[in-house]
Amino acid sequence: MDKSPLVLLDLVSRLGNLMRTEGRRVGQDEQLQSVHVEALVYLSKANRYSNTPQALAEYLGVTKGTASQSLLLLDRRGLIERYQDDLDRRVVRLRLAATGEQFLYDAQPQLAWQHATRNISPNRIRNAVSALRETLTTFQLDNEGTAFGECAGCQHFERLSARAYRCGLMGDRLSGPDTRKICWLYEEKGSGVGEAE
Amino acid sequence: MDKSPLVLLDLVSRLGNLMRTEGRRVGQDEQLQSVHVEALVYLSKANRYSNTPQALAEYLGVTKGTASQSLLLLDRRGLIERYQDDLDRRVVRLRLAATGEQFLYDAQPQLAWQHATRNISPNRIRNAVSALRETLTTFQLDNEGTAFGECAGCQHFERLSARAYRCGLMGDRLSGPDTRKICWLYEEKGSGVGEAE
DNA sequence: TTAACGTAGTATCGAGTCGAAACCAATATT
DNA sequence: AATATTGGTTTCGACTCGATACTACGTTAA
Repeated sequence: MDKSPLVLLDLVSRLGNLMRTEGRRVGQDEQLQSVHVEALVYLSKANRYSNTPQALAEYLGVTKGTASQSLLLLDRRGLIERYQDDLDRRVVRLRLAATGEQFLYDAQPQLAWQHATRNISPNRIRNAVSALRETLTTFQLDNEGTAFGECAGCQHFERLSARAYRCGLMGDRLSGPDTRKICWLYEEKGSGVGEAE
Repeated sequence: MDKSPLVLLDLVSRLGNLMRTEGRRVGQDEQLQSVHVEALVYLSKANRYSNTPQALAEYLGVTKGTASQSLLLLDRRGLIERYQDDLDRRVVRLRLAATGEQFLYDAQPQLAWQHATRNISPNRIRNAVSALRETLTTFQLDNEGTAFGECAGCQHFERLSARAYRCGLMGDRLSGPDTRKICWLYEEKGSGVGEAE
């Protein structure tokens, strides 16, 4: 029996823990915990469908109650803004406040990681990314989790012309930068989920 | 600029979070949090030099105070045993109690991960392991962290004969199984740290 | 058009994490 | 013998986190 999957698990867990510690470290000037930093990073990358408490909770793997708590704190600290969606007034939309943008710019939460990977060739990194991505997708499928991903690779993505795109699920036009943010409605092309015939 | 390192970071963080959630899930019958499960898994793998609160704290990336708290709880629940080292009476040694062994056996904390990686070829896994291991080592060097590792690959490891081994740092004889547990005194062969001449 | 149900988010509670700092006891250093 | 240093514990306060209950808005079906 090959036990290298378990070794991989160990590495992922340890690196995950270290990154959590690192998150705490970079946030300590602003009195933030790592989960707050992760939330800010998420909001800086989330597309227009995914900037809600719900999506954030899914992403972080916590309950909506917990996410609500963290958002409350980030709001108190002035790092994010919350506003109501005008189509569905139950929905709360989130956005980084200027202070939040500034914080991410100053604190550079990913710097330590970039340092730590500096000697690894792009090729090896891409291989690792591909293996971990597949692990993540499989895990999500096993557990009814939400996948998150960018438009490229999503089965709802439609290219209208050279520079015009569209989300087939929501029916909206998308700009180029839009398509490179992450989305919680993402569904892997050819994964079979939700495909009618 | 290549941003795949950041994608890798994202994957590691998300998988780390998911594994934390998974840890909470498998522990809920016994009222354990994920960090407790991680501690038990660690103790099941730690060698004779590494079964102390200190080493555990290093491994989990928390302060010794925090680790002490978690160990108190595990002790109350009867999952571990604590006893004094008779050479240095400040040192507390830890060991899984029978209940703890049984818990790991029943709960199978790694099962979900093994499932999630089932379709990934051993070769791709080994590649990912190597990339992440290097990341971890580099990160540790950057931050004066402790590396942890098995005898094979450690610069203190000495092979006396076909089946007899020895740790050059501690001066002890080691059995075969001993050499396959993880050790916080581990130092990468040829990393240069601590080599006098 | 209501009534029943579902969904997005908030509030509250209790157990536990977590870092910081103070503390204690045993060992090292001088 | 006096003084550090080290391994662990204790205490404190802010926060996480799941569970549960709750509010408000939307959707569905009678």
